[in-house]
Amino acid sequence: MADLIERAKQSIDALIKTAVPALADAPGSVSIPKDTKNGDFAANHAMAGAKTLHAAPKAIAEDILSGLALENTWFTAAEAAGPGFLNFRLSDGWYTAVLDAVASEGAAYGRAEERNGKRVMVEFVSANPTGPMTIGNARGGVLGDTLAAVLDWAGWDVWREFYVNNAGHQVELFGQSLEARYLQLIHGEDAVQFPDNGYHGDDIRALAREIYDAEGDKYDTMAPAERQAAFVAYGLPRNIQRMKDDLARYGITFDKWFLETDLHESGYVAETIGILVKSGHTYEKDGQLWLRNTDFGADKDECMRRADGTWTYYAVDIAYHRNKFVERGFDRVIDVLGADHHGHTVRFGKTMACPELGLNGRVLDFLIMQMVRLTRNGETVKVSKRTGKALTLADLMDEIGRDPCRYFFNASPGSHLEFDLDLAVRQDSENPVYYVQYAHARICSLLATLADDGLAPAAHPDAAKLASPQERELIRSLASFPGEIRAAAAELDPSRINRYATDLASRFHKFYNACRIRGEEKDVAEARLALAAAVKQVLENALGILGVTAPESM
RNA sequence: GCGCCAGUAGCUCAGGUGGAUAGAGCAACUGCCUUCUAAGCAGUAGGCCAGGGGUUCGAGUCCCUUCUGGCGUGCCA
Repeated sequence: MADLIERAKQSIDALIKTAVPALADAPGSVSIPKDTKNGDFAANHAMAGAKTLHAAPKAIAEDILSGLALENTWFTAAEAAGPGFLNFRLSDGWYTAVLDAVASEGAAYGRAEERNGKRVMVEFVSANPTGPMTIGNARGGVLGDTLAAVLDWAGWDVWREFYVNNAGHQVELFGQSLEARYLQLIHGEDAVQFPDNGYHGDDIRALAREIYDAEGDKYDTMAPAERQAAFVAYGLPRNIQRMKDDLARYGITFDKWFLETDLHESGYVAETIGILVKSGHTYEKDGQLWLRNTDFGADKDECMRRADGTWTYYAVDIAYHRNKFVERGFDRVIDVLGADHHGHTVRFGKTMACPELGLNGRVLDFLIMQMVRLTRNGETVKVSKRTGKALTLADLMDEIGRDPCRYFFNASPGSHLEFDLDLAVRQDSENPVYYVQYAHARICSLLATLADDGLAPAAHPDAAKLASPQERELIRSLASFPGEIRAAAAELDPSRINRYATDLASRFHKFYNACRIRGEEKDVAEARLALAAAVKQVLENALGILGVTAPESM
C-alpha cells in the first residue's frame, strides 16, 4: 500500500497495543495534529482507554511509553503530552519511503492498488436538449466528471452517462417555439403568437432561421403536429451535438448519451410500470394511474400515467433507473443533481427500494449540489433557459477558459456557489488555479535550469538531506495524496482534490523560497531536485483528476 | 405549514469518525528579486464559529430550540 500515512497510523496502533496488551480492545485512534509541534502523529489511546482500564489517562500514557519499542520503526521518538496524548515523530526512513513511492509509482501514485471489481455509473449534467447549456450545468458537469475520475482512482470501474430528455412536455414546447419563430419569419412577428411557456432564447430564432433558409416556406401549410415533429427532429440532434461539442471543450466526454425515447419505443416503461401494477402498489383514479408511494414511506403518492395515456416523468425515471441496475448491471449509480431536485430524490429513493424493481441491494446515491448564484455588480442575476437569459457554458469558456472554469466550479457540493460575472473576467491572476499551475511551471523550469548545471534528481534521495521544516511538510503533503483520493470518493466530494492541489502548491512555494538548490552541495541539491520532481508528479496526478492542464511554463 | 441544505475574519470558503492556541485565499498594511519563474515568499491586522440551552474530561463538530437565507412540497424534468 502506497498510503504511507495510513501505514504509519496502523503501525502506531500496533506498537501501542503491543506495549500495553490490555488496550487491544479499547477504543483509540491515531490522527495528525494541527500543530506539528505536537509531533507528526498523535494517539489518544490513553484517554480513550481510561474508562475500560479504570486508570488515569496520564498513567496509561506512561505505561505505554515504557513498553514502546521504536527500534527499526518509522518513528524516532514518542512522548506524552497534554491531557494524555501520545505524540510520535517520524524518522528519515519514512520520509525516504514516501519519495521512493512517488518515484516508483509515478503517474499511478495515488491510485488504489486493487480494483474493487465494482461498476459505478455517474449520471450528470443531463440537461434538457431544448437549448444551450448554462453555467448551472457547468457546476454539475465538473462535479460529475471529477467525481467519476476520483472513483476511478479509488478503484471503481466507472461509467459516465448523460440522460437526454428528448421526449415529453419540454420537447413539445421546444417544437412549438420553433414553429412560432419559423412562421414569424414568413408572416411577421405580430402575426404569429408565441406560446406562453415557450423558449425565448436567440438559439430558437437561429434554428428557425436555419430551417427557413434551407427549405423556405414548405412547412407553412403543413399540419401543426406534423410540422412541430419535423422541427423537433431537426432541432434536437443539432442541440445535442452542440452540447457534446461544448462539453468536449470543457474536457468532458460521456460513455453514453442515453435517449429517453429508447425507453418508450422499446416498451420498457410500460413493462417496468407493469411490475409495480402487478405488485399492488398502484391504483387508478379518474383515468390516471397512480403509484401508492406512501407504501414505501413517502409523504405523497405519484401520478405515473396521465389521463391521455402518456407517462409522467416519474414513471419514466423509474424505468430508466431500473434499466441502469437490472438491465445493465451497475452495482452503484450516483445521480448528480441540483438542489432543486432534492425533494424528488427523497421520494424517488424510496420508490426504487421497492423489492420488485430488482435493485437487490445495489445502491442508488444522489450527489446534491446547491445552486449557483449569479451576480453582477453585487446584484443577483436571474437565469432561466426558458426566458433565454442564461449565461451559457460556451460564453463562459470564451470568457475565462477551461482551466479556471473547472477549478472554480469544483467547490464543495453542499455550499452555495456565488459566481460574480465581473470577477470572473478579471479572475486571471487571482484564481487559485494559476497558483497551482504556477508551482508546476516553476518546477519544470527548475529541473531544466539545473539540468544545464549538470544536476539531476537523485534516483533514491536520502531524506536525511531534506530535514528543514519546509521539506518535511512538503513530503508529508505528498504522502497524504492517496488518503485524499479515498476520502473524496467516500464522501462524494471531489472538491477535496482542489484543496489538496492548492495546499501542495503552497507547500512547494514555501519550500522553493526557503531552500535553494543551485550552489548547494551536490547530494543536497540532487535530493531537493528529487523532491521537486516528486511534487511535479503529484501535481500532475491531481490536476489530471481535476481535468486541468499542467503547463510547462507560464 | 411541512421537508432538505446552509449560516465560521470585511469578501469567498476550509475545518474526515468530537481533541491541544479555529485555518487559507482575496481585500488592507510592512518587508523580500545583481543568483533556480515575484502569477511567489515572510510578517502585521482582522473572530461571541448566527443566538440560546444541553450531552462530557473536552463541542465549530453531536442533540434540542429560536432566528436568517436558499431550494423543495408540479400530471415540469
